[in-house]
Amino acid sequence: MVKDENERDGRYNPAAIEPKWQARWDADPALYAAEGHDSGKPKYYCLEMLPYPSGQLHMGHVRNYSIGDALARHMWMRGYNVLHPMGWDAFGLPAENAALKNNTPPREWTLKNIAAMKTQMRRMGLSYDWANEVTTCLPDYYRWNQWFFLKMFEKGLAYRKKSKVNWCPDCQTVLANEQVINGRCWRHEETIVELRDLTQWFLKITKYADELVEGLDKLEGWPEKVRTMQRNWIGRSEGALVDFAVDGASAVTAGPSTSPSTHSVRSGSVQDDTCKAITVFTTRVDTIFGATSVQLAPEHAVAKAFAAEDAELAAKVEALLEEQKKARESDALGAIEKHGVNTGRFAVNPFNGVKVPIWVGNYILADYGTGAIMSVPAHDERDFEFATKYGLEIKRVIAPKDGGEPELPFTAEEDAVLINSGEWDGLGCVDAQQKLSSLAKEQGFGEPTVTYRLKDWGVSRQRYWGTPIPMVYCQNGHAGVEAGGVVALPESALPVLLPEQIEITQEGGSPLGKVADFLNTTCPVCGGPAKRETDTMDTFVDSSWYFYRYTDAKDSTVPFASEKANYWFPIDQYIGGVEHAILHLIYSRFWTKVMRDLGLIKNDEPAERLFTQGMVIKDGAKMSKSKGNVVSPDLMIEKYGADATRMYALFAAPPDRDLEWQEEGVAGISRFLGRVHRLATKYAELVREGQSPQLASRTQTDQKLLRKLHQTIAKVTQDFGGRWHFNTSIAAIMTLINEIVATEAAMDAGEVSPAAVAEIFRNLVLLLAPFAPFFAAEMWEQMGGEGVVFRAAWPVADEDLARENEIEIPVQVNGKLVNVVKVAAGSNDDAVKAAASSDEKVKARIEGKTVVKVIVVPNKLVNLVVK
RNA sequence: GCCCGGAUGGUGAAAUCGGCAGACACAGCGGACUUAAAAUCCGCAGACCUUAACCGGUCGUGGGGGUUCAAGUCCCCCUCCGGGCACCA
Repeated sequence: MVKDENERDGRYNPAAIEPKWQARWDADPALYAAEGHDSGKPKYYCLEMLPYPSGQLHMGHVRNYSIGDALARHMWMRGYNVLHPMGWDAFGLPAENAALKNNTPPREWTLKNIAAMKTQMRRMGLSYDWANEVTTCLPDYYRWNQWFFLKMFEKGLAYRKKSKVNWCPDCQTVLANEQVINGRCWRHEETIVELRDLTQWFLKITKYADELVEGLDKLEGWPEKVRTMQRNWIGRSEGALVDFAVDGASAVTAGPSTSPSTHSVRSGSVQDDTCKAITVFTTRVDTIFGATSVQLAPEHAVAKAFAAEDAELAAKVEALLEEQKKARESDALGAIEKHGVNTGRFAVNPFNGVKVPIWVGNYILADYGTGAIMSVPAHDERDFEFATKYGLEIKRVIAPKDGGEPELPFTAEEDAVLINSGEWDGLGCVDAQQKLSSLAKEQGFGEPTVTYRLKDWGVSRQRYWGTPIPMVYCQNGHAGVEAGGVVALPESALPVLLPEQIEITQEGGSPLGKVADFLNTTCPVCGGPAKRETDTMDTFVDSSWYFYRYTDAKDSTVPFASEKANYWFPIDQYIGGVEHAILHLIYSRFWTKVMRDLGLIKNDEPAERLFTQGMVIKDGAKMSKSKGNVVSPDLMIEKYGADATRMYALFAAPPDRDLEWQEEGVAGISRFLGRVHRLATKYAELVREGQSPQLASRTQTDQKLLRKLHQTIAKVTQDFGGRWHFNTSIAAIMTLINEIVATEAAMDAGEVSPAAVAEIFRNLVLLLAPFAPFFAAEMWEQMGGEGVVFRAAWPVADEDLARENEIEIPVQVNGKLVNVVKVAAGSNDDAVKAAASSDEKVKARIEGKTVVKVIVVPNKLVNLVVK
């Protein structure tokens, strides 16, 4: 066998080391296998977000997995029973696009990509427990999506309704609100999302809106940023509903209503007759005496009813609606020029009986609150602007507690009181909000309420490559189900398999509708002809609960055994990109609560701690094909090895910050590993020798090196425990190596005992193990370490050995550094003071001046204040 | 407009609790080794002033103010960059 040049001269050669260990690890599936709940060890669930199998890992993945892998390995070494799984978020549109392009079936394309990426992950040396691998596009997984769907349908959490939905013309499918970013598709930055009226399946995430908001306060292990984003997204606002009676209501006949949200959401109220009253939602009911108009959304049922009787008004309302629609589609809703039209009708303020005009405004949204507001120009900026434009009355009803007439609009509610509000004058605004809404409830014309920005999750997708929705439409109907009505399949009919032979097209409508064998079925209740639902589920359904499946991935009788999930959950540490702050991370919290209420699990939240890593950028921009700044992980690994690539990803920046990829930096890490390799190899024999009984006495050099070692252990251990600033951990290890290099001559001269050499190198390798696993395994073996390095106990810093016996104290005069003096560690203040003031440089500096004060910060600094 | 981050040498960054600003690297420069180069090893390295050189000095963490014996760090105001939300009643 011909050895390559590097190997021959004993140099660090990752190309030889890494495949050797990879082969050994691949042959030993037990190496990273999670143990059972009876392991006797504390559990630790370490999870990285599962990738979409595009076929190629990118640097973002490398960074994500390097962080997670270091943590998992560290926790193993700390004696935990670690679950560290991986899987594939394998449904989704790219597979269909690839099918169109290359004429490859989506399943084949996806599985091929998974195989390729798995190879890359193994090449990286990632410590995954492949026995629990999850692939979401396979029936043994997606059947449980269907199972959950049926459970939710049973509980009324899955329902069908016609509504305005987001439609991406490029994807040819509906999108959830969360998948629309700045009015554009999350997959197509250039594509403006259209609004369409479609009947779709929804999951009732709004039922958990309150709990989803409240839970955020308890998620202390989550980044504040993510919590804030979710809070904003859910958009909880407390306020009141108030009914304004429509003046002369009997004259108007109610028109057909199309949008359920324009009804009053209160029970026992006005649903019976649309046009008797208008229910407004307000967060400032305290200002209601200042209401000078009621404003309706163009789609509001009352607006429609008025329009039905008045062709001129109808045209104007239609124009307003058009403007709103346009603005919404071009994402200019926030900048829409406010227009309104007076309907000529009046509504009665129930608090004071005052009649106010009813307007229709293009800025009023039908799908927020009740689609109707009371306009209080004096105390709301938007209302003020509108009233000024159209010459509506402006009535001041709030004033500062301390008096005065501030410029309008005056919107404060703290330290402000009611005026011109009848018997309520003088009451604080915040109190008034409570009292007025309670009164409204007593009197039956309103109530306190809470409104959310969050909408139910639309999960229907008109695409092929996703989980079939397990519903059929009974063609003839039967008792309780009209012809064409929805019938849920029984559990025994699961899984509803995706047909394999299929022609994928981009022409609207689900491709499944064209597969007769799939489409035509029988009704599970009456046995008559039935058509299957041809939409598939949003892929975010798949990722909402995949991490539970990891605890019991092979079970074919349940989604997972509760006992197993209850042992492993909550996830101790979840690691991924911040781009999922709203989408995946809110859906999976919702799913967890549903599963809890189904009695499957006990935890309220999926993950105890969440870490969002920064992006990997190159030349100042996010890596992307179009910018041509993509760095291939494969190429880096080929050139420098997996260890150096991974270590660089951790060294170049703290993990939560963006990381600028510089190849020279990877080369630097490689050089560093080369130095360690040279030393460890050189002293391997001494290490093996030194592992026998320790010498009683230590040389001075021993002490110096051991001090540095234990300081390093303390530093690295601390970083794992708290901040995860692995860049500083690795820097500390480099400093230790520099110290060893500087002591090399002394070591060669026999001034360092074998016991000390053994302790230093043994621990050095342990410290490197989470960051450079191939390298650590190789060195461990070379030095005669026992067993697997990743199961060796994590080193413990010895405080006594780490302590300095002499420390350098900077001496300042009036806060300016003058010199540094050496004192024995633990010297008392007086001794330090004496040392400082007897220093020549310090003396020169204070010559002829009076020392007013001496500040001694123990072990830190001395500052002489002079005049 | 509102809410989160962030700004430190040529570059990535460090300074974790108010106590030596720039650890550790990258790039650069000088040297050793070499016929030469690569690799490796040793050394220099914030800016400016002063000096033949040493020595010495001043300034310096986006800008301005403040608190303090002492501020990258705390407080107030402002600028710029990144992200999120946005007529949400």
